[in-house]
Amino acid sequence: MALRHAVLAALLGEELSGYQLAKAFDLGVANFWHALPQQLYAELTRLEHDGLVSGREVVQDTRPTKRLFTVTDAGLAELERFAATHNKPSFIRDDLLVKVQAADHIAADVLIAKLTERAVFADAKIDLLGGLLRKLRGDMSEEEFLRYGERVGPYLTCLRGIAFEQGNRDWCRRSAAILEQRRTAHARG
Amino acid sequence: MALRHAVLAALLGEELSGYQLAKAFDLGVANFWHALPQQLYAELTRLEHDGLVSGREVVQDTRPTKRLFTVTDAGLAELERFAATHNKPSFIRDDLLVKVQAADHIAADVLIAKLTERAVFADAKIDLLGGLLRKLRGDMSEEEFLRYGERVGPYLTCLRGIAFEQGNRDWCRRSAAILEQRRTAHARG
DNA sequence: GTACACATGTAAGGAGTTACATGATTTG
DNA sequence: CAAATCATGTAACTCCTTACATGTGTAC
Repeated sequence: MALRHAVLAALLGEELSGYQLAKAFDLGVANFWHALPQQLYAELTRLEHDGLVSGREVVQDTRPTKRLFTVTDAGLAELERFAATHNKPSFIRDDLLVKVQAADHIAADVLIAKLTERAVFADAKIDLLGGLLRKLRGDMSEEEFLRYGERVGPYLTCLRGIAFEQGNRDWCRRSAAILEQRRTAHARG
Repeated sequence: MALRHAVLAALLGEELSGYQLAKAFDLGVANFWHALPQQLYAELTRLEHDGLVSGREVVQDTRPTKRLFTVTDAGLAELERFAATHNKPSFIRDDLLVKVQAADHIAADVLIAKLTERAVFADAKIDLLGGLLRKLRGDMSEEEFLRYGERVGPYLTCLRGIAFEQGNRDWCRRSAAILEQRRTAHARG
């Protein structure tokens, strides 16, 4: 039951619908957790049932009726309790790494293409998250924001997301270059 | 069914038992995938049934009988096919990040402790993986190994694992320092 | 003689993914 | 007029985790 805490954390300080939450979990919030819309709708229902969030219906004229959720005091207490529990180490689980692990036994060109593709994707995400950072800190400098700003939590997780993607990108580019070099050497030798 | 490909990739170029594989997936191989022993035993049975690996019994006198597995030609073909499939983007899923996301609403000392703990863990893992790298490249330099060495696949995934843990460690230390600074300022002001 | 390493699983339950379902409105 | 956005779900299935089960040999 870790998704519940991710949802609670994402919902802190703002009032969001399942749909908005789903967008956040797809793009931005995916820095600290990833989940599909179906999971979120189900989890929100459960959280409301358990009294950890409370939802209110908002009828709109041009759009379908939506439900906006906020974290309750009980929800905040649950997060506080969760924060003190033991962390599971975070493992990477990545298709692309599996493919690279097999690099000595499969076609290099396919791998190089996948690595390049991922590097491009990483760059796009870095840009996206960079925009999110700027939005979070407003007209403050990063140093100033980290000292005095409100909502440093989302800022810090966003920084981790960016660093992660930079790591991805750099590793992808380097690995692609190495495989390319070896392929060329092999073709010659 | 991504675990199957992870198992196939881990098994390439060596003959391992379920037990040995489980150790690898727990510590070293966890750079590119993570799985528990029970999953691996079950997956190996399925892979053997599907003809992607073949196992042979080895009776030992002082130890229980074990089964050693190798990847078959069909298994290699399956990996080759897999390599060409679309990558899912790799998302972080991390308890600790969820906790930091909530940083503005929960007790700082608990978070700082968790971040410090994780940084120490990351350092230990960096050491471990560093040893693995040295073992893989033998007496070659890194540059030499990456050009001419055999089994660059595992080396590259190990490099990613190290960079990931370095990213974790640096972010944990920095985040802890920031939260500490804010806590102190808050106590004073 | 207690704990750890070797060695392999079963069973139950919780979490995540894929596919399907509906329907109005706005943007290109 | 096709595609994307808003808005919320159900159902089936696969995958992962937690708990349990068993037994010998070796190291401290």
